Amino acid sequence: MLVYEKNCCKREAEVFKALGHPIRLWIVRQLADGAEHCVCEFVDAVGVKFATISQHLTVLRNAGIISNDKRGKQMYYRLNCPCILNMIDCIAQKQDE
Amino acid sequence: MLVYEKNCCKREAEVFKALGHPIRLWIVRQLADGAEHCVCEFVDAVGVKFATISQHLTVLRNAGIISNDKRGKQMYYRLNCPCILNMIDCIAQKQDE
DNA sequence: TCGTTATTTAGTAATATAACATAATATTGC
DNA sequence: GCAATATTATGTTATATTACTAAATAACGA
Repeated sequence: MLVYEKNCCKREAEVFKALGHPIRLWIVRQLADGAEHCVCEFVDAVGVKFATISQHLTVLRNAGIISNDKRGKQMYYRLNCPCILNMIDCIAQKQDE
Repeated sequence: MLVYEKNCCKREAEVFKALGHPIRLWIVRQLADGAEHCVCEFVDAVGVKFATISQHLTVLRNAGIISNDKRGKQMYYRLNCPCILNMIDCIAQKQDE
């Protein structure tokens, strides 16, 4: 018999939700293998407003997926745990089938 | 230099998005190891309306995560690829740290 | 066939998200 | 300190999501 506990998967769902947007998923991929990138690089590549990218980065940060680090005038972002890329690749592989 | 291709991560993001809701994530977990469950079991456990669960199941089905199979009056659901559970466990583990 | 049970579909209202413009903040170089 | 640059915060509007009610469909048993 199945039992659903209130708030049972809330925090985990938050992580998946954060990855559930094309731009955010792409950003995470760019941070593969410990690569760091600043906000302006994402803005240039994606072609949306600065504020929009910043908003997406905040979602990823709140979900605990990325961290940031200010150096000079620029804010650099990096993946917290590169293992998340295995997961994304696993999904991507299934899509190609 | 980063390059964002239009529609690049759209389909994959759809999968993450589908997992990005506590009830849906819980449902997927109940289907671990090839277990099958019918809609009414989910309804009883979660305590929301039938239509709401049905709607969530449709989201998971559209994302390609689960499949269904009608036997008698009941509709049974199962995981398409149990590998998705490794992924969920990976995220869950990080949350516990 | 008729009613009952299991489920999906359609329509609706409240809430959340996405993308934007603009204002505010922080760091650097002058 | 002041201007320029990089970024975040705030407020707004359009769109999407969630959970609901009620109606429709499908399978079964009397």
